[in-house]
Amino acid sequence: MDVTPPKNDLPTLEDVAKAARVSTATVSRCLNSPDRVSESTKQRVMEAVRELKYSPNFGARALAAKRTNTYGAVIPTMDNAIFARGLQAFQQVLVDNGATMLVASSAYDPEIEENQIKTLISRGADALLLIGTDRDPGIHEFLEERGLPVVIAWACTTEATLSCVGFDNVEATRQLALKALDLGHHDIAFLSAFTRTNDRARNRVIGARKALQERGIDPSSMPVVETKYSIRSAREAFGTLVRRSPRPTLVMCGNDVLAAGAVQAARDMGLDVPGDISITGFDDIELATVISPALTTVHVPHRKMGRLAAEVLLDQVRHNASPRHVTLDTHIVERASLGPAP
Amino acid sequence: MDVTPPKNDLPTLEDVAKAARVSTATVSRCLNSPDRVSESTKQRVMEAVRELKYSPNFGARALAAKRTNTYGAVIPTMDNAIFARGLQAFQQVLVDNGATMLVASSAYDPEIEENQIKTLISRGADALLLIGTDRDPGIHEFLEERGLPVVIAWACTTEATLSCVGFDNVEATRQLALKALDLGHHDIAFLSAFTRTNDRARNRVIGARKALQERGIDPSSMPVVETKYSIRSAREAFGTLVRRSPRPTLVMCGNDVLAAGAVQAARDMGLDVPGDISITGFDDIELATVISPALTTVHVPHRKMGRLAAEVLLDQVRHNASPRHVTLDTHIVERASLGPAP
DNA sequence: TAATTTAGTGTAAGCGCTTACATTTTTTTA
DNA sequence: TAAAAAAATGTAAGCGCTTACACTAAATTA
Repeated sequence: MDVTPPKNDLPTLEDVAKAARVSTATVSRCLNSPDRVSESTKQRVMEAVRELKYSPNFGARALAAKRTNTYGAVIPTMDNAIFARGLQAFQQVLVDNGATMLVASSAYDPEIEENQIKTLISRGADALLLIGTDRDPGIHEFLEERGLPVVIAWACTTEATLSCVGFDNVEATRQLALKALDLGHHDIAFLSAFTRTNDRARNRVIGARKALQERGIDPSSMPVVETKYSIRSAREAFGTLVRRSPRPTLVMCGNDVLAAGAVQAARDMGLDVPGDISITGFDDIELATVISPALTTVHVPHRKMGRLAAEVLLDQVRHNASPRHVTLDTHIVERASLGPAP
Repeated sequence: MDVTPPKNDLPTLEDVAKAARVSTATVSRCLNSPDRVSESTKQRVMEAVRELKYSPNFGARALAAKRTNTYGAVIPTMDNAIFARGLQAFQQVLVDNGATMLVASSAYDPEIEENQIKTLISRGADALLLIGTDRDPGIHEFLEERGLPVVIAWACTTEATLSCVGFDNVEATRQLALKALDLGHHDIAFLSAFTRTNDRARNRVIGARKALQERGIDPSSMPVVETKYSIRSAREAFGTLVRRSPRPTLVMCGNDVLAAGAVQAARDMGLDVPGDISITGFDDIELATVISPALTTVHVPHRKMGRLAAEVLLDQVRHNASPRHVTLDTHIVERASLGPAP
């Protein structure tokens, strides 16, 4: 086993140099700073490059030049519309600027995340995109020591050495809860994603509690159920929440996928949404408009976040800019799933 | 501009060697074939590795060892649940086998795709995952010359030098159309993704035409509208399709996202689905179950495809296995959006 | 005990590129 | 036309790693 594949050797800089009858330095210059080479030799070299289908060896280049033009991103999973969407935008900006993106996913596991971060670094990433703030502080120190620009996305941080492009998860949920309280909901339950290693999820629960507190309701009285990121799991979890007494008049969900599951479960139980029970989401992904009733949710500018994250990083790497802390606005999108308390 | 960031130098193999008072070769062996080193030195070395937070330089390693344990994937876009899902599975298998995935997206543009392929190769990808068969044949030749294992996913190919893990887009759509014809639909319209550089989309239209032909209907009479992959665009496109006379009794959609847009548009126009008009999808993503009426669609095992693609590639790289052609089964999922013709 | 193996390490030659510096050629200026 | 400046090119020293080969020390065998 572990037989090396019969990979033909790729042509090297030297091959091109020979073919074009110049030195390797000249070929290298043709590729990296074409304006420092005369028009005639440039043509000859480019011809040879085409002829041989030459493509520079990345490892060698990185080794010699000590920069890679590569930006790493470690996300929990691609199988989640919000990250997929954000990353696509992130990559777009990078490609437009002649850079390359490297992605790795951590499956929400801090240990895997740490490994992936190291992998990306050893691959020469010039900068890193990380999701949220929940990780061993040692990692941030480590990254700072290395002088590696890092942007935290989907959350905000006050750490001065880190950039962030995010939004206030606590505040956004608080506002939504406040709106619900104004509609007369007192028995609110929360259907959350797992919070243990997920600051976004945790902060959303906190935001809801905060709103309750402000209105004189004991925040610890709010039932919270945590479940997996899937419609199916949300359906089950919704059941346990609804069976409580008094039955909640509103189930706030940590994201739209959970909310979609909740809506389906409610329908299956013969409950009218929002007549009998209200449901809210978070994120405003496509799902939110497709399900009926359409979800009242918090709109998060995922694409914009990805785009900005790339720009911030490019700025730090290319222009030595300082870390930036960008807090994007979110807003409540009122659709049909939140109504007055029955 | 273009100032180099103040990146501190990472520790090198040599630093570790010095700290552990051994040669660089020994350190290298500790990392790559630990059983060839005595227990005591191994401990000393590992201690030094930890101490210095050493992580090997990937470029240098690739350069010296001529393999990277890296698998590249070029997909149209991550912002499409089917690819996101498949890729996540693909990566999972790779990580479980100690390999790394590199992703790049092409935005459905053949030229960008070609560039991305080259980028991945120059980064030392040991193998490549590509979507579909639509590309300059020269690229396949080029990859073959290099002896680079390649797997085509989401479609099948008969090219002997390429592996594929896909399904029969023509046949799947044909079956679905046949079922609709049996339900009495004669005026069928097709809402498709852009077909110009997308064999999957094209083959789905072909499958529908084939079914019509078999039942004695002129396949060229079927109206086809192509549109962007988004609910919004599908809504508009649906309008132009429905305004035709005779009004189609069924609009087959090239994928579930388009179908979701179609269903919404129909509802907005006061048309009952499937009472007044039937709609079908393709892919069976979550959306299909969430929208009402739930979509009758073709189930495609996206995750399984990603998983298998990784396994096929690993086999070729690690065990020198021959290319494999895997055709996965799809099946029609009957839900509510397809009914008898009115 | 001497002669072989075997296990554990070290030495040093690249891998394919970039780039500081040296050299040659061309252009400009006096 | 000669000298100086500018432009184009070449030379060669690494970048951080792996690995063939050489070597030493310990374990085995006769």
